[in-house]
Amino acid sequence: MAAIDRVDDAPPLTIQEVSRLSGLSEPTLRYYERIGLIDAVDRDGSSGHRRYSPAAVETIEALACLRATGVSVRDMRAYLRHLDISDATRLRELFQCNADRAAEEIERMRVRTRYLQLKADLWSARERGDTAAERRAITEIGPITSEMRSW
Amino acid sequence: MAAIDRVDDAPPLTIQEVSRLSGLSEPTLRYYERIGLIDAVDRDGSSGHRRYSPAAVETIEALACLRATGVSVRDMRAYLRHLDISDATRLRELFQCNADRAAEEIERMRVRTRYLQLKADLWSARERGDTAAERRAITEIGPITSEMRSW
DNA sequence: TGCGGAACCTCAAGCGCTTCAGGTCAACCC
DNA sequence: GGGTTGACCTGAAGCGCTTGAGGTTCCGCA
Repeated sequence: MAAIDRVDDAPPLTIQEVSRLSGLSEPTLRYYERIGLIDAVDRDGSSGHRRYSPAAVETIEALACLRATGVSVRDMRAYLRHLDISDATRLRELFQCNADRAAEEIERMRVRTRYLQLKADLWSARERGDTAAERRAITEIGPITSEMRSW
Repeated sequence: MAAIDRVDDAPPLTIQEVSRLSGLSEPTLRYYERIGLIDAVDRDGSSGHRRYSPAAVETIEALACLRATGVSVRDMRAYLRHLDISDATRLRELFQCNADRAAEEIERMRVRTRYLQLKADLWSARERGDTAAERRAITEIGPITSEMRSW
């Protein structure tokens, strides 16, 4: 297949290139290698610098997507393990469970953002000496803090 | 004032009570004290256990709101400092800047959640052997991963 | 061919917590 | 009065990175 040939023929990439491609920082890439989340990366013979094979890059990009969505390192390990044995049920559960978690987090973030905006408004009102706006902000903040408290 | 009297008369609270009230874990409360974010808490004479004064609780609840919104410890320190000198401009800037950051984060979270949901759908389709649904999920994931990559 | 700057390396420490181990203290039960 | 339970204590280690120090290697250009 043409697509596979292209991957096989592609040259190995430097850590900087993989970092830009995946969105993971260079220290993070070294860290993932150190903790064994990804296999030891090939090195350039003379310099000892890392050279990432196309296959390694592919794995890293998948992990980067997971990390960006707040998946834990433990779950990333589980992902790689179940990928190997192609365990569809486990993988579905893993993604569904993380999708649900992320959805809840968005709800919480929305309330938090509203809180911060009202606090900004409050101090803006105080700055301008606008006591009416100040009072309005204060009455709106109350129910939000109690909502945040119940998490 | 009645409200102030009520606060002054209120009994000191245990670490468990403050934890439940603020949403901060007990280790976090001890940690904040250790790093000097909050002042050393009063202790019970005989047991040496922490007893939080109403004033301390009030500060902690404010910090808990900030933390829940993703404000850094550094900014929490700035908040307390500027509160002391009542620096409205600095406080407005601090909250506005964090509100903007939080709003951006929500946008990113939305894309991430979509990604995870599609991955769950993908493996669900594979589980059922539904190759049509599988292909649909794959084509939808492509643009999302490239969107995530640009962060 | 030598030079300056960018890219890379490792190792160690820091951050903001959480978790764990090992022990004290107060209150209730039989 | 001994035993259990639960809340609390301290100190140390772990997690998932980031930051920084100090040193090597690569690369384009004069």
